[in-house]
Amino acid sequence: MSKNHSPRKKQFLDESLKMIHEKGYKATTMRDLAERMGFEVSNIYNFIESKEALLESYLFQISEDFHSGIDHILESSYSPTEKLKALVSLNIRLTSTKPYQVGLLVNEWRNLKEPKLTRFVERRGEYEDKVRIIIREGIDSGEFRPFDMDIITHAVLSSVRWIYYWYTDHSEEVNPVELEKQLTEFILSGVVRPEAKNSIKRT
Amino acid sequence: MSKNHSPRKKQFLDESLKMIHEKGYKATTMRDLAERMGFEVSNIYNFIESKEALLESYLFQISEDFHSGIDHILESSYSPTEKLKALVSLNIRLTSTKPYQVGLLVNEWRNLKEPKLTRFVERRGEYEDKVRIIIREGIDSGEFRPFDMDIITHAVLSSVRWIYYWYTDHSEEVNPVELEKQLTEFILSGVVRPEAKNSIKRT
DNA sequence: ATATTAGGTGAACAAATGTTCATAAACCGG
DNA sequence: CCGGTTTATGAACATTTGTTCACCTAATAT
Repeated sequence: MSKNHSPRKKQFLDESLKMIHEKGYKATTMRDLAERMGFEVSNIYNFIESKEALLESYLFQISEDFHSGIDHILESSYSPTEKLKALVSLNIRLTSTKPYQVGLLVNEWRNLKEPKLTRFVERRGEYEDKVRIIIREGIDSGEFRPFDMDIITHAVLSSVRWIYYWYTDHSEEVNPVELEKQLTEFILSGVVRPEAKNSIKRT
Repeated sequence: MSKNHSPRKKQFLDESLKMIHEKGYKATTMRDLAERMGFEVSNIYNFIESKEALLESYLFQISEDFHSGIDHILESSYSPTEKLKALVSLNIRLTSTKPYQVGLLVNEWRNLKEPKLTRFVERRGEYEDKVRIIIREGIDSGEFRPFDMDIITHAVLSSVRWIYYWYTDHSEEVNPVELEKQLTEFILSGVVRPEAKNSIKRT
């Protein structure tokens, strides 16, 4: 067994991650990866067990990051609104740290094979349930509007799902503080100005 | 050349669409499709030119549907807020009519090959620009909050991108009217109650 | 009745793909 | 200098994949 991170292995893992993000898992062949690294295909198997195992490690790593992040939020004494803010913050922090892993999390999880696929989907379900808990709290306490639980959970999750794109394909520099502020404002208060809302109601 | 839609061809196109949505384009082989239809692989080529052309037709069809939809909205005399509402409505209408196509639009466009890939990405860019116009109008008129254009455009687009999931994987019955109401409320006004917002400010 | 078209078969193909194996430099701590 | 670990090669492999071709059958329109 090779120790976890020889410099060359780390380099390979980083490049592969990027390439899989760019081309997609299925479209990225072992020969593509080898060519990118400048060596022969067979050498890959000195670093990893299989293509499948490669994807698995990326996905479950980042998945657990999100879990431990949201667990801390749930255990906090924050109000629902503050928890939701913390959730946006978590998403931006993790995405800025590991943008390509987050990209895989969004796009490539379906390439997992059984039984890992089932395990992943279950784990993702657990994460969604944790988000649901925050929203449930907010609605019950009257802090949030009385939305349909499933719809609003999906809407909130979806609102932060595109962030990885900002950090990967969008080459310009990103200001995470501003991003967090804007996204939080959108999720908490929507796009319409309160004054404008009133004037519409009056009309 | 076969005429556009013999009954068997239509049946094949429908089943293929579903299967590609379920397994992903790359993971769906011609033999998979044939087996699902209960005939041999070679027969597929009596209906379509190639696997590639199959994906292209699905994607550009639905893409143009979205374009003609948003064009009507832009040409209308609606206020920015009403245009945004109409955009949500458009998304729900198209997604409820063609849920699997919308699924492909979200997940499988990257499997297009050049030069179609470039054309698709350009076209998608044009669509995003049209959304941007609505938001720009709203901000300029003071109806919307003064958000960063790129961030808010992505956030809005992202908020409606998950709907297909509701119609494909989520087997329970969907009430499109309620979905539209809730999603519109979320995008326009966010999750937090205005009263709650005030009480937080006061505290 | 005949010619055309829609629907279908089975074999074959070249190319691409993930993986294995035996082998060999190169590097490095002792 | 030695022995182990790291990094690399190249050939070979069994499968899988998209596609083609010659050929067949049944319906349908003229």
